[in-house]
Amino acid sequence: MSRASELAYEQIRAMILSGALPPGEQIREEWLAEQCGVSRTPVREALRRLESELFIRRSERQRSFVADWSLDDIEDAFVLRGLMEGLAARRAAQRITPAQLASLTSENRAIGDAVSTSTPDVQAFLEHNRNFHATILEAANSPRLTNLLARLIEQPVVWRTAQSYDVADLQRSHKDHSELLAAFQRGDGGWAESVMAGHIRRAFHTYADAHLGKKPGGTLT
Amino acid sequence: MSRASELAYEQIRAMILSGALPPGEQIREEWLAEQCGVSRTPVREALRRLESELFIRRSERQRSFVADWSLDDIEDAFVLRGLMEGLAARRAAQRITPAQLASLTSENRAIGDAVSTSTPDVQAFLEHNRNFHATILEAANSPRLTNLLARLIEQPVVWRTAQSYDVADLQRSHKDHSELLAAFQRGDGGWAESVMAGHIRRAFHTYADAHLGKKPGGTLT
DNA sequence: GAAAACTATATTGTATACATTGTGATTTGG
DNA sequence: CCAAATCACAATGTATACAATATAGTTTTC
Repeated sequence: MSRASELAYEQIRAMILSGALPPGEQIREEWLAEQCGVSRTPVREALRRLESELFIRRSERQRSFVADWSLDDIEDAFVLRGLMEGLAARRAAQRITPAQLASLTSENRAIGDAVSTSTPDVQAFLEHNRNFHATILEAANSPRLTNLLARLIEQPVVWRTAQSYDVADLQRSHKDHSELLAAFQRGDGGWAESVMAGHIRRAFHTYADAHLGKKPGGTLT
Repeated sequence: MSRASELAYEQIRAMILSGALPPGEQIREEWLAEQCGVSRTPVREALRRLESELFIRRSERQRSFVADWSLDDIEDAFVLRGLMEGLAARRAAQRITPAQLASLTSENRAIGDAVSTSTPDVQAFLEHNRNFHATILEAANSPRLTNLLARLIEQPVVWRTAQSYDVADLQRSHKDHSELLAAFQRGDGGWAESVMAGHIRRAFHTYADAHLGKKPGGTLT
């Protein structure tokens, strides 16, 4: 993408993620164009992309709305993500290069540093967590898998999940990553897949608990 | 989508599927616009969509090319499709309605009719096969799954697979469908998932054999 | 003669004007 | 007063002109 359409994409996406554009809100191309300081052409391009990524939904009559997700929708997304990241982990265990393994180790150390205090650095956690998963995807070496996962891992709900993590969640996440590393070091695809599937499934329950207002400690032990 | 952009999408896609635009070929927006009888604006929209569906690839310098798939790429696509259709079958077994079950039964009977002669009706097979799988996806009731699968099941390679089926392949496919129906009738998600996974995996080997010029009978027994 | 820079051309990116279509309000007929 | 039709308005869809950028061919310089 080039300058204006990429800018429009980033800005609209940020508005949705930040909640400035609430779920269900109708959005007009011209208004977005003014907000982004570009014409409708690149805005339309950005909207189509966001629509394909399920950030935006269009009515039968071609009106655009910010997507609104039910808890069932959210569980669907997590189930699919678990399947695909599990597959990615299995493939990665069989193909990972020493350099990629070193990179994973380094990112996981940074994650450990970010969560080992009583006041964890959530921003740093998010950053290194993203790198960690991206490296696994790279090691899996499947362009199609990357393409499909990109439509799941950056969606609003998934993004907000990390915001509801508490210290115990973050540390548990770090432990999962360490176990994944062990599986990679041994080239054990089945192990890696199981750990990853559980990792994602736990993330769903963390999100669901946070959103139902109850947060039983037992779920995370 | 509206008139012109939908038209452009269909036509360009047809050109790729038919081979009129061979893999690796560079395509220019203006040329496509002339071919489709519309302006560049809807053509660009269609190109972005085809790019997201991996029919088209863009170079770092923004040139568009018809996608060229290696055998490894193709196997990736089949593996992912197997995973996702397997998940769809599992969910469908647990949620299918009597009306959907009746529809599946009817479609499968039509498939049986199409392949039970020595000169099978491949067009009818394709039509009812598509309906069969679409109904399963509908029964699975996961918009996200539908969304992601749509990016896999209509791609050039997958489409061409059916073209390489012989009578035995078609009849084997019919038997798989019958077994799926049995699993659905019993609400056995695990069974449905296994059958579907094998069904898709076999399709890959059929395609791979046809494209390597060798076609060992043992693969299909 | 080779390499680098520059110019001409081809292609894509963006803005804007216009066409089409959906939406809602108002009016008119019953 | 209700319903249906019609008109005005608002939003999206398309075409075209123009801008920015890449590509290739030529020239220039060492």
